[in-house]
Amino acid sequence: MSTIYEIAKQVGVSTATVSRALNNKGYVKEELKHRIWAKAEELDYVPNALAKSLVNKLTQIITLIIPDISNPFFALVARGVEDTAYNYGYSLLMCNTDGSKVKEKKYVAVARERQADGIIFIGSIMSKNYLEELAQNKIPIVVADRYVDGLNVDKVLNDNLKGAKEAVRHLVRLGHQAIATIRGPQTTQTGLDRYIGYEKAMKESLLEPRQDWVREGDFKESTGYYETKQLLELREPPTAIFAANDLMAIGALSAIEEAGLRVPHDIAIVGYDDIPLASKVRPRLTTVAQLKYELGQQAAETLIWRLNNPEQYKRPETLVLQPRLVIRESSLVGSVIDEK
Amino acid sequence: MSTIYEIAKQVGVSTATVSRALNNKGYVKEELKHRIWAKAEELDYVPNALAKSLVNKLTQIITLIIPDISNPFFALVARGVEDTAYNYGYSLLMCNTDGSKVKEKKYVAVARERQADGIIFIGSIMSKNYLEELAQNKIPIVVADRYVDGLNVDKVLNDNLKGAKEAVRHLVRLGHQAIATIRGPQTTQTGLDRYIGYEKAMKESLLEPRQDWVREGDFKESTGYYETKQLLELREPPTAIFAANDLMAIGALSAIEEAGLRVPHDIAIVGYDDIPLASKVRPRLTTVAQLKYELGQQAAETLIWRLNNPEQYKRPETLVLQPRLVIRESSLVGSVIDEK
DNA sequence: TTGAAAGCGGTACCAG
DNA sequence: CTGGTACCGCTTTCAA
Repeated sequence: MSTIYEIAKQVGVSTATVSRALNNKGYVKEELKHRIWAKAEELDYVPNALAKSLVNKLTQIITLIIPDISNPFFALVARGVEDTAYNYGYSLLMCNTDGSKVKEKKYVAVARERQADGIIFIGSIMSKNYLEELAQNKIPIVVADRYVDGLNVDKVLNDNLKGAKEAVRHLVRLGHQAIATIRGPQTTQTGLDRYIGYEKAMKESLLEPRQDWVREGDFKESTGYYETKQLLELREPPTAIFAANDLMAIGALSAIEEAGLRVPHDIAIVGYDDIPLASKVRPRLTTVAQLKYELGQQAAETLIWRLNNPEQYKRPETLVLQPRLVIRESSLVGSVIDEK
Repeated sequence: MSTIYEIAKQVGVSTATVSRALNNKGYVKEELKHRIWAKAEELDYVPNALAKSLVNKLTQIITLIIPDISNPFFALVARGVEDTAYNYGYSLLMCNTDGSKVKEKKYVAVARERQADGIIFIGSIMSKNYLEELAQNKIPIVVADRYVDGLNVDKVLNDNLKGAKEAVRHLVRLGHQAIATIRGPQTTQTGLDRYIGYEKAMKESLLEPRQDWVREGDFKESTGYYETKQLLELREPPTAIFAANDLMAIGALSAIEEAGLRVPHDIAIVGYDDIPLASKVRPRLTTVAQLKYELGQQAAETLIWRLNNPEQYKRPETLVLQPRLVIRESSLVGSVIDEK
């Protein structure tokens, strides 16, 4: 592995000059510059980023901490982050936590040891204090896709409340009044927001959500199936169901089919997330699409911007991405509408 | 950011002693050790991995170069790599190339500049010379999921030939004789191997594959659909189709359904890959499952092993993972068999 | 324009 | 057991 020193020796100049020539920085006589470049080429010189970083205090490394890259949602986010990072000359350190706080903390430590310039964090440690302390004193961080009340840290979010509202309004526009929901765990911010969105949309349409139309889910397909069965057995079953995610919506589809009813003729279904499967099932699922790639992209942009503007930190950035309703067959009789 | 020097000063010892204490290496009086540890804690000392690496010549970084993390196949591979890396104390640098040779080369350069200890490579630059030169003189590399004839580099592969054979043999066992295939592009090793597997299995069963039962595909669903239509219009349509991947198999499913025929009663279908969708479509798809997570895991294990045994490089490792036939409804009338 | 030299944060060898 | 010090590869004053 040849070094700047080796080049200096062979060309007969100092390392200082070689450094300047190689980085095209400061004064070096044109002719000498070319000789240095040629020698670097000849020796297959590869600059040592570690040594550079040690003096610059900058590694151009971003650490991405996510629950699980094999989840398509995070994979797309990651792709958005990486593409953006790459465009700005940053490299990405990937960390999968499975939502374990222990691993999250370990990876934060790794990021700090490796002198990463910053962290993009999608985690479960959502203590306001921990995150603010990190951002202010340890390492720049942008929180993505996770809402924490009053959190004073750069963040990029999806507007789940808005998305849920859109979904329900869509059903209302189709004439539905008896709209049930299979909500997510109310211990998660996502579950909570989507439920509040449902409630608000109902109220604004002067529809009182009946208690037995609000079912407790856990984001799993089997639960969507089971809860829908329950809904169908009610004396007054709903004519539409808003499920807090696509998997539960797909479970609902099976339950309805099994009961000999038809979607959307007898019951309309709307999901959330727009996972790949949503456009594959029959009937195709109407759902709320999140900007996943863009989430990653914006998180990276925000972080990199922050790295160049650390001084303005008093006012952290908050970016809220708007979801998009994708109308397909599960809510619309007849024609297939799919903007995808 | 406190340093070893800061600790040394405050405790009143030399940096050498602090270093030894912190790494629990060499002799340091117990009591002193504890004082040093306490001070490190107090100062929120974080070791600088860059400085360490600069002297050790080891970064404990693995660079993963893949086409696209948002493709579920690679996402699982990546997860396997990361988990293993993590267990051994390595960090993962993630690089998405989209199969672009230019990006592949750029990322190899990045890996070298950042002094990554090694590379796990799933790429399209498959020149034997390039890879061997890299592995021998520049940076340890293990090639994953890509076959190159006679390549003298550590590698981990999926046995596509074997998988395709299994698929066809399975159809033969069910009594099929008229077995068509929609193969992948014969310019890709994967497409080639799976086709050869088909051919071999046919020949070993003394079935001559008729030329019009061999269709040219490109791994896309729409192509599977289209080519199946063609197959159905033959004077002697096949009674079974082996598609070189699941997407094409799913396209085939639609075409058959549309033609008013039933799977598997009229025509049996077998795919390849076992993508998540395979178990969701109706009828559920019989397919050949690849060990994706394990592929990543083994690639990482191999690389890390190699880093500790560079001297034995004359004989590179080759690991071939065995695919597994997952029998579902699309090939089996009646009972639902799904080992998943 | 160029070079000498001081560091960046640690490690490790050699003395003591 | 502990300290002095050279060095890892590169950047950046400061002088010349």
